[in-house]
Amino acid sequence: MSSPAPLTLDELLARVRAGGRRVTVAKRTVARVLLTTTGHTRADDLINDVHVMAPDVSASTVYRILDEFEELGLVVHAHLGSGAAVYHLAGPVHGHLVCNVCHATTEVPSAVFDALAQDLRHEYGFTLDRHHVALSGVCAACARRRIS
Amino acid sequence: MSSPAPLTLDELLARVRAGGRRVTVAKRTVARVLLTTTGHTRADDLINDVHVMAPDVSASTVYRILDEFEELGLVVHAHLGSGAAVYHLAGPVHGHLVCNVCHATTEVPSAVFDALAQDLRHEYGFTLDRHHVALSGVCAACARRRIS
DNA sequence: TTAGATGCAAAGACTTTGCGCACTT
DNA sequence: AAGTGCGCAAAGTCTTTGCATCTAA
Repeated sequence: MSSPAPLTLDELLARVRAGGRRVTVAKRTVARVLLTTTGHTRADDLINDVHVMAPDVSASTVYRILDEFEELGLVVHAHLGSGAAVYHLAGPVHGHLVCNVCHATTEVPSAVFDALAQDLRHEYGFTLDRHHVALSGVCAACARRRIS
Repeated sequence: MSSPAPLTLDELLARVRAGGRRVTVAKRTVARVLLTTTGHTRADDLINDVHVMAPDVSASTVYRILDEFEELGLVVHAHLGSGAAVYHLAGPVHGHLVCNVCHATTEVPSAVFDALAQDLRHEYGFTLDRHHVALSGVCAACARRRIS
């Protein structure tokens, strides 16, 4: 249940080496971007950010690196409804509320799903992956806007 | 809380007319396929099934018709993790449990999410869309398989 | 030195769109 | 008759892959 401590760049790269992979300019750059990015970011945006720091890194490389980081448990991705997947550093586990109307996404602590997770385990033998909870609906702001 | 009664082909097409749209061979075929299909089906599979009955109906038309049916409230679609969206007739509201390992999807009654929905409303002002609940994790069968 | 990593370009999966003709109403 | 809906083909979005080259260790 303990949240992983926030990683530094060096720790992150150390984990890459520990996984038997090499540390390269591209990986360093992707790592830096992930560390400076708040929230959930589409690969597209990550690629743009990477290009600012290292214009020669190609999109396919970023995808490959994100896959690798995910295998190493450094990064998590989620599919928030239609459209591109979003990525973020593995950190405190949380779920996502995605607004149907404005597409804003809100993070919610994993504890909100405790009761549901127990239910699903008991009733269906289903082990909820709390990293990937993404629920759609209407956010508070849009609900207000809709009434008026 | 009442579940819509299961629609017949004629009722379905009547609703299309009621919505001010025309009834065509393509729509009739898509409707028939949806009615004979159990569970959640990717557009791809629907298109194949439609082709069996009406080889001349094009894929883009099926997509257009699914959109139209969805606007009319006849069909619901959901994004179950990565990959293509799945479609099904609007019926009893339910959520989906998607296995990370074998990709099987299990339907669960909407009531399972009642408590969660209340929490989300109260804590975050978020109105859960129960039609689109898709949770990933590990299903009972795969969990067993993993242990051994 | 040498296997893993990258860039580039092409392909792939899924879905949408433009256009002129056909079919429903 | 009027105009919605359709087939076809092309484009669009997001992501993966093949291959020759380069580079970290």
